[in-house]
Formats: sequence, structure tokens, C-alpha cells
Amino acid sequence: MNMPDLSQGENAAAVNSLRSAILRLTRRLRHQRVDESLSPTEMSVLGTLFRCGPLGPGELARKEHVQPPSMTRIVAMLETKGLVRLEPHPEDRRQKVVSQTEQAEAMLEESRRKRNAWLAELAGGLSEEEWDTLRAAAPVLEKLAHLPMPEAAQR
Amino acid sequence: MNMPDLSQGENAAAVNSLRSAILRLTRRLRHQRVDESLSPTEMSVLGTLFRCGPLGPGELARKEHVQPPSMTRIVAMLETKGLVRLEPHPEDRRQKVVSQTEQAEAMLEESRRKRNAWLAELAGGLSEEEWDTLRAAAPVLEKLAHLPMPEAAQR
DNA sequence: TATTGTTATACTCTATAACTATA
DNA sequence: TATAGTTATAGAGTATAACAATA
Repeated sequence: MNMPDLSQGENAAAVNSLRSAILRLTRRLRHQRVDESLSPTEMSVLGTLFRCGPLGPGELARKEHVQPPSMTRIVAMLETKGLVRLEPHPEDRRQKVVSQTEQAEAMLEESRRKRNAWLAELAGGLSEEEWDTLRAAAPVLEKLAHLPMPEAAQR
Repeated sequence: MNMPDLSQGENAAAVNSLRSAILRLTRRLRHQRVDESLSPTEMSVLGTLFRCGPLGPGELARKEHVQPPSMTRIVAMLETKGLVRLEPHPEDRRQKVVSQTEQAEAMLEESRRKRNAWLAELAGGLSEEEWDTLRAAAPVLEKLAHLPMPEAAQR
């Protein structure tokens, strides 16, 4: 196992700070999201479908770290809003396939436009160096979000 | 206003990725927190009191990006658990002052110990360079969480 | 009249348990 | 028996609206 010789104390402080920042950012995102009609997780699911293509509800649930019944609800809501299609799996009749609609693509495009406007405003508050740092951190945070967590976390 | 000449497209992609990573991490934190008896926000409030010293419920609510009634509930819960003291303000009888108890300090210490064990396990999944990136990003994310957000976000 | 905090209430998101249908 | 998904239900966390006390 790759186990670098790192300073535990500094990492603990970093994770501490990361954790509270992440919590507060989540609360801000809930209120200041660019699209009022979609919850953050619904947006996240659309993003996943955009990146990965059609997926089953179960696999979506695993990717989003949500339980299957929650994903059932989320997908149903997205279907009601016309952003997602729910079709039977061609080979296994137990499974279903969730895919984006054209409307979802248009919505993602519009949302992207709004996010750019939001960013243009926000950019005034961060220096270019700070933005560099965030750009570098984004993929690491994504990796962290997907990393299999050791059982030790429960001890 | 400090407005660096930055590449909008790259920042939009970074924020997009940050957002979904933050959402997923929040869900994981909810389940894999080191202290089972405290919600993430309760932990965050204790951390803020530790860093800033005694504060009023209103100021705590602003710092945590929560509405005042929510903070009333959180503080009441922490008081029930013996982690916080709620006293009248010496000068203004409308205000109250929330402060840590000795028990809270002991709990934070124990929680820090557990977090170190969790980190020792987690370290196997990230390279030293990735940890460097996270350490650098932590203060920027904290800043982002506290940045006054422009009205443009609602448009 | 403005400010600090609280009470009462409702909503959103997510989870667990039990169930159906298919493999 | 095992797997994919759903239904029914409950819980945690937060918000808004209305209110009380003090400035």
C-alpha cells in the first residue's frame, strides 16, 4: 500500500478546516444555486449522466453516494420535470436505464451561462493564485469523494 | 475592485467539479463522522467557538450560514449535551453569550485523536502531492465559504 | 421603531424496512 | 436465493412566519 511519510498533525488540521468549509459551502449552495427549480443533488445527477451517459438507478445511487430509494425519488422528480427518460433495460427486465433528455442539455447549457455570470462576480473576491489553488484541488476533492473509506472510520 | 484576468471557462469547470465533489463529501461526512453523537453542524459550531471564543447565537448563525432559529435549536441541543453554556449578556439584556464547557474541550481532543486514526487509514489513498494540494486549498475554501456573495447569483 | 432571540410550523432531503418482479 | 428497483414510513436538519423582550 502506498503510505507516504506525511505530517499527521498538519493533515488533521487541513481536514478539520476542509470539513467545516465544505459544510458551510453546502449550505450556501443550497440557497444560491443558479437554477432554483433543481436541488443540488438533482443537478449533480444530471452532471453525472452528462459525463457518463445512460446509467441504471442503482449505479447512479452508488456514484452519488445515496441509497437506492433516494435515487428512485430523485429520478422520478427529474422525469416529472422532463429532464430525464426512464426506459426498460433491453436484456434484463429487472433493470431500468436513465438517460438525459434534450431539454436537460438545454438546461445545463443555460445553467452554465448563469454560472459564468456568478463566477465573474465572485472572481473579485479571490486572487488569481487562489483560483489556481482551487483548480488544482477540484480533482483531488473528486477523488476523495469517491475513495473507498476504510472501516477504521467507524472506530 | 480586484478583478484578475482569468480564464472563465476553466474556472467554471473547476467550480462545477468542486460543487459535485463537495455535495458527495457532505453526504459521506454525514455517515462517517468520527463522533456519532454530534451532527456535522454541531461539530462545526464547537470548532468555531474553539477558534473565536464565546459568541452570541446571532453571530454564530451568521458565521455558520444558518438562520437564527436553526442556531437556537443547535445551541439548545449542545447545551443539553453539556458541551456549551448559555449565559445572559452582561450589558445588553436582549443578547446571550454561548461558550464552550470543559467537557467540549475534552470531546474535541478525543475527536481529534479519532480523526488522526481515520487519516492514517485514508492517507493510503492519496499521494503526498495530493495532500499538499488539499492543505493549500483548505484556507481558500474557508475563504470562499465566508465570501459575501454578489446579488448576481440570484439573477 | 429596530434588534436579539425564541416558538411554532412546515418543507426538503435522505435513510431504513418491507415488498415486487425478475434472474 | 440473489439482485434491481419501488413503496411506505420516519428522521434529521433547516427554513419561514409570527412573537416576546429589550434597546
